[in-house]
Order: sequence, then C-alpha cells, then structure tokens
Amino acid sequence: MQQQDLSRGEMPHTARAEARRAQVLEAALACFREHGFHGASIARICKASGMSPGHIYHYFRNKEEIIAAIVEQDVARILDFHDRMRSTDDLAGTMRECVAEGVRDTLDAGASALKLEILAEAARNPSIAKLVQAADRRLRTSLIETLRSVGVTRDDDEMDECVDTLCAMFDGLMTRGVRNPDLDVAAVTRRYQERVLELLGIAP
Amino acid sequence: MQQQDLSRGEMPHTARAEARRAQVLEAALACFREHGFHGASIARICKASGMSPGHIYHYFRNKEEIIAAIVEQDVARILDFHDRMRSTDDLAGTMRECVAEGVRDTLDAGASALKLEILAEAARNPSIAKLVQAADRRLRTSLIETLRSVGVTRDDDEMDECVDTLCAMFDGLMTRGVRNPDLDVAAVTRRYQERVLELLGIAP
DNA sequence: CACTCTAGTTCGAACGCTCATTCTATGTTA
DNA sequence: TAACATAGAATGAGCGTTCGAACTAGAGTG
Repeated sequence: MQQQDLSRGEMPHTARAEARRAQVLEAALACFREHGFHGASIARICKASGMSPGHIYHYFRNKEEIIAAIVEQDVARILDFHDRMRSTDDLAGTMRECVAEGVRDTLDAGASALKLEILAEAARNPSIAKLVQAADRRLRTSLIETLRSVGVTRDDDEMDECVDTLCAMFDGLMTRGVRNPDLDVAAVTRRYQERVLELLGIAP
Repeated sequence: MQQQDLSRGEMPHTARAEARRAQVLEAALACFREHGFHGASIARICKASGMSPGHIYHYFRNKEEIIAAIVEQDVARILDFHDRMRSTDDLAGTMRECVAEGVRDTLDAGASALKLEILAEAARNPSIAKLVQAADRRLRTSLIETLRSVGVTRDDDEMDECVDTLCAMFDGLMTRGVRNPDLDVAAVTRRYQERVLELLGIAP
C-alpha cells in the first residue's frame, strides 16, 4: 500500500492516476479472491482501498473494466513463467520448479475461486469471454514459442495437442482442488512433474 | 413443462408436493444455466416456473436448497453412466460411447457455466463446499467400484490416481471449452477415447 | 504578495433498481 | 371447518452507478 509522495505535485497527473488505479486494483483483487465477482461489491472495494465510489468510477468506467485489468495481471504472471524457462541452463530443473509452483498456485483456494468465477462469467458474458479467450490465445502462443526455443520438437498439430493437454492438466487440477481438499499435494506435484517432462520429452 | 393433472386432487399431497418441487427444479436449472447462480433470481425462477415466490418458498427453505437439489440431479446423471458401464457386454464400445457423450456434455456452454459457478461458490461458501465434496466422494467411490467390476485391476493407490486423472481430464476439458471455443470437438473426442482406454488398460 | 480563476481530485449522499425472503390474504380441497 | 396450496404485495437490505459539491494546487493578474 506504500506509494510515492504525490502531494508535492511535480508528478505528471497521468502517473498519479496510474498509482491510484493500481491502488484500486490491489484492493479489488483481494476482495474478488475473498468474496467473488458478485460478492465483491463496489462498496467493499471502496472500504478496502480507502476510496469513495465516485473516486473509483473516476478511474474505471465500470466494474467489468476492473476485472479486465485483473485478468491482464494474471496473464503477465504466467508469461513470467515462460520467460524463466526460456532463459535457464537447467531445463529439467527449472521445469520441475515451475510445475511445483504452478501446482501450488493452482491449489490456492482464493485464487481458484476467482479464476473459476471469471470462467463462469466468460461462459455467459460475451465481453468477458472475449477477454479470457484472447488471454488464452496469447498464453498458448507464448508457450509454444517457449517450448520450441528450449528444444521441444513437434509438428504443429502435435504441439497444439501438447499445449492443450498441459493447459487441461492444470485447469483440471484447479477444480480437483475444490472438489477434493484432501488431495495429497506432494504426490500430485511429483506426478505432475513427471508427466510434464515425459509429455515434452525432456530428459530428467 | 408438461405435468400430470394435479387438480383432481386424488393424489396424496406428498406426491403433489414432489411434482411441484420438480417443476421448480426444472425451471431453476434452466435459469441457472442461462444466467448463473447469482443472475438467476427468485423472480426469474418464478416467471420460468409460473409460480409465485411465496409458493416456491413453500417447497424450498432458501435458494441454496435449490442448488443442493440440482447438484444431486447432476450426481445421479453421472452415476447412470457408471451403471451403463457395469452392465454392458461390449466394454470398449460402451466406454467410447460414454466418453463421447461425456465430452459433448462437458463442452456444452450452459452446463459448463453452471458447474463452474457452483465450483466457484464451493471454493468460498462452506455449505456448498460440503455438498460438492460429498458428491465428489460418492462419484469417485462409485467409479472405482465400477472399474473393478468391469475387470480393471489396480492396487488402491494406483486406482485413486487413475480416477483422479480421469476426473481432472474432464474438468480440464470443461475450462478449455470456455477458454478456447474453437476447439476441434471431433479430435478431442478421439483423443479422449484413446487415452481413457489406454489409461484403464482396456483392449480396443 | 494577495486575489481570483480553473481544472483536477476526492467525497459521500442519493438514485433507481433488484435481490432474497416474509407476510397476509385468498382459494381450494377433504 | 380445518388444513393445505397459492398468490402477490411488502420489506429491508444491498447493488452499481451518478451527481453535485467541497477541497486542493497551480497559473494568471494586479
């Protein structure tokens, strides 16, 4: 919540606005995780961000625009994984790390709730659907490029299938975490590490 | 929406109540699919079922109880798949059929939206969580019994892993359908049929 | 330096609406 | 008459969003 001293005013107002936007986003993310899309009312986001509703609407046209910004952040986080894989010299090791982190992230209840809700919303609300689908395309493309660049060789169709499988594995895990909270995380992690390496044909 | 003529009244009132409950459930299911958990207001369900709110609350304590009944129906539908597998004499063929139907069901946008929303709700609302988790346990147990009865031999741990994988495959497919509506359904079906048979070690 | 003027920031009340639920009243049946 | 079935208005809370006013800070002017 710490931020630069804005009161001196020599900061161009676009940057000040940027900081306020970020402040809203941070609060909104916390609220969405805890209470869900519909449960996270503007009033709650106001309380969490210490701003008035009027002020929030000064920076976002509506609630949907807040969601869009959050999806964007999520995409950025995953793209970061890809970067890490591209620039390692211990591919199998990094892959294991990323899978382990991915499994942990995926099984976090708050995050799952939010992602599931966004997906549900996407299945019904076309403008959210566009958002989610665009994000998916970007992530798949990036993942394919990444895999090729680390030496995974597959023809286009096989590569698509491969990536689809990877995505489905993690999305499936997310829902399993909700349906079965007694899941043995360590075992799942090991299983997923092995399967991913095997699927991609990377020597352990 | 057709129903027996109840006005004659020679039907014992528990059965009459049963019919009304079913009528509400049918309407509620349609509303939930179309508008989601939060979007399907009691008012909408009233309109869809042709009943007044007071009347609906005569048969259900609250909205949550309606959801519980719907989850129950869903469980019943899947248990039916298991029955079909138990009582076939062409195991591989029936398995292919079930997978194909399962894939089709899973990729139905309305159904996905609802399931995703229930999962999201479960990740946050403990009483829905209990419901979903109990359903999952019942389904997993039934699936394990079914698989053993059709001749799949695995020790307990392996069997658990197998069933978890199956569940994750279909849940993952559900979210993929939302994220990527351009999915090639026929290709996915073929892929899933092969993988399931291979996973279970059933000769094609 | 004191003074408006202007433009952005911020607030919080208010709006109109919809929600889940309850209440009261009226049919209907036995 | 007693019990149940059904309707629909009423309740009170909460929603997303809008609005008008107050505050702030800098620029221009005398």
